[in-house]
Amino acid sequence: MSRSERLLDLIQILRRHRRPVSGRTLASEMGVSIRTLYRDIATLQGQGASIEGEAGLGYVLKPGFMLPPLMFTDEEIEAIVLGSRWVAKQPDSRLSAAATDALAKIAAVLPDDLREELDASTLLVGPAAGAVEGIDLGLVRQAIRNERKLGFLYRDAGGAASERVVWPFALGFFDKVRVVVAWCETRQDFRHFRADRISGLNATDIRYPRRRQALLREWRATLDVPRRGPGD
Amino acid sequence: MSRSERLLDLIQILRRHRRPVSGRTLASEMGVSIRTLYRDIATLQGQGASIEGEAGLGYVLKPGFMLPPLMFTDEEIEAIVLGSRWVAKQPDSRLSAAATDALAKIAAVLPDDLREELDASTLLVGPAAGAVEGIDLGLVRQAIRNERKLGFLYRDAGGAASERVVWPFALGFFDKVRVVVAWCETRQDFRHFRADRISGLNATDIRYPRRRQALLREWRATLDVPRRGPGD
DNA sequence: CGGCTGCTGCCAGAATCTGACAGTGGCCGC
DNA sequence: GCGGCCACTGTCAGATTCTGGCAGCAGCCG
Repeated sequence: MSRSERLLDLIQILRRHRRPVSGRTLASEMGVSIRTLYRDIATLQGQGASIEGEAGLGYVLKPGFMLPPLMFTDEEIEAIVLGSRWVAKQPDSRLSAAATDALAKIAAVLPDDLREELDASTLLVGPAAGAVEGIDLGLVRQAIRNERKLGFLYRDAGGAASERVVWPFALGFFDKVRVVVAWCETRQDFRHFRADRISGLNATDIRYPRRRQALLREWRATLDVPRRGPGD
Repeated sequence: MSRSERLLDLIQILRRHRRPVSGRTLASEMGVSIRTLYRDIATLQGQGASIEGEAGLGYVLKPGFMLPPLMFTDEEIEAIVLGSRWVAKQPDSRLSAAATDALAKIAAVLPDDLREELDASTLLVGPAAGAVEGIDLGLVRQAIRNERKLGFLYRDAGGAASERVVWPFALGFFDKVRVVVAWCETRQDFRHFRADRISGLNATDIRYPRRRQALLREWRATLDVPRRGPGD
């Protein structure tokens, strides 16, 4: 196994362990000596991976994705840049900041001439369409990622308000509105909630008893239209 | 210089030469032997770079971007995936295919558990908003990239039609419409053209006499609102 | 204090990379 | 066909890099 492959493996092993792992454990799992492991960690850190080591504890990888070297065509990079710019315009401030950061990260590693081409890229997106949400969509995304229950007050189309406790598992981005897709404990069914009609958001620490992927699958099955793939 | 750095350098050198370059030239430019160069090329090809060699001619790199290993946070990758999904829904079929391909490329190099996470990613985009354009936006993007003149018939808001020859330099994606931003030869000024009002598109081979970046800068300067950065 | 751990310098042996040479086959102009 | 140019492969000794073991320092905790 080449060194570069081993480095990617190391990232994966670190990903699997959420708690701190000692260098010795990692080394034996990869079949190398501790000394080499320290060198590998240093190399990864030099490449931008956020691995933290603390004496007496072990190593932790901050949550994230490590992409190996990758080749994109002109059109593919245009698509990614355009998409990220669109996301950057969305009302979800955390996500839009992340989109900006991601583009900056890509630009940072590019040679000058390519960076210019990226900056001068000629696909533009219009200003964000809709009104600003009253709630923090970042909290919703966090609840989805961590499979936590969400409580809030919902005002439906007729104006009637109701208290809800839901298991959120997806977030839809439409032209004007953001929609939280969830299993509603109150109604015992899948429900969609327009973000602009949600108030008094309460992000709990209570894990809901299902896997988010499973909920997503079931929800899709309830839709009339046949669905081709993820994200449709 | 480490081997991996040298490989990135090789990509850059290949990028600079648009015409085929012989292996010997490349080798001397990098200060290595021809044998090593062949080995490097083989390694790059193994990593997915589309380098083509032909006996009697030399090597050419198909236009594209090579990204070095890169680390993204969870939110950054969510932003990129969401953005690409949005692009994939746009009416521009070439670009939307490119977005799909880019996601597939990323998914292909990810370990299984991460690929699942990506597939089950819970940020969804609604169906494409507007009507289908009658023209091939791919041709417009190509004309922009290559700085070529574009001819077409334009029907303005009042219904009046006119023949135009323009220097296109940007393409705007708005809620419902795509807008071509260009210097209009006919009117001798910057003009915006809604894609759905363009017909009889004629992509010429005639290069226009200005740089697209410069046009973009001048156009931005003519706008009232102060602009913060690229893509705004 | 002792035990555990991260982290660095050093050095000999293992593994890999490199350069040179030889050879094959394709393409092109003469 | 012939010769020149070039991409590409196999082989092998020497240069280079990587690796593992050892020693040592520093921080944290019971």
